[in-house]
Amino acid sequence: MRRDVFQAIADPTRRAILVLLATQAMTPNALAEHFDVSRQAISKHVRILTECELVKPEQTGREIYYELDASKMKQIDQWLDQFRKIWEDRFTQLDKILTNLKNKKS
Amino acid sequence: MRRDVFQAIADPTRRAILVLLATQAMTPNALAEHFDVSRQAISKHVRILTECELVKPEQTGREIYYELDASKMKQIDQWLDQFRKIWEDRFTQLDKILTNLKNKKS
DNA sequence: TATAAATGAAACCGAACGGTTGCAAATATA
DNA sequence: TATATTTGCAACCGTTCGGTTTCATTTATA
Repeated sequence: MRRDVFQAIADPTRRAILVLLATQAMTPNALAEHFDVSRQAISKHVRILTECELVKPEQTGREIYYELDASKMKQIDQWLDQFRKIWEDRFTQLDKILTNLKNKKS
Repeated sequence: MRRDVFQAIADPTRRAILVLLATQAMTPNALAEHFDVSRQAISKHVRILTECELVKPEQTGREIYYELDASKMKQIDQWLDQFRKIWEDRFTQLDKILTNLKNKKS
């Protein structure tokens, strides 16, 4: 167990599932049609996504529609925050170089 | 092999390494002091981070300083983009509910 | 009510993961 | 030059991962 969001999005199939669910809620069966692995394999992925609350089940009769809970993905966004400053600095650094180059030219 | 950024940040130790390198470049030895696993284990993590270009080696003598290449982390940020709209919509949706509630009250 | 459909859970399997220990290579230092 | 330091690599090991197949359960339908 011990599932977290970072581990959840590590798998490409799970990332694809999340993208699919971004447009509309879907049942495991409907999801499985988009992949060439078994329905049960998809079910296991969905289970992992549910465990870390990236996805929420909505039962209607015998069907279960899974819908995205994008808010949990903010956790990743927050983690990225501490690096965002750095890669923005890279831009300003590049900007500086370009400015220098320009000054040299003129 | 087949290493990508998402898999790289899935491991908590590797995420911690990235955070450490965000402040300053470090050697594997220096990095290892911050964890209670062997130097070789850290070396393996650093290798993975290097493979997907999240980190860049800078050799000086027999020491190798690894420095963060935060720009590669933009890849994660870009992937998050497609969900950012959704979790922002959640906010406006909540806003709508609150407005309705307010209107009912008055 | 008998049958079909949708789903989850369990058992199993090979591959990958994260860790260890041991060793070799390169560089600094006595 | 002999020795110590820094590092990476290889072999090995137990666990986890992603997949499969099989089966049980619940709900809809003929």
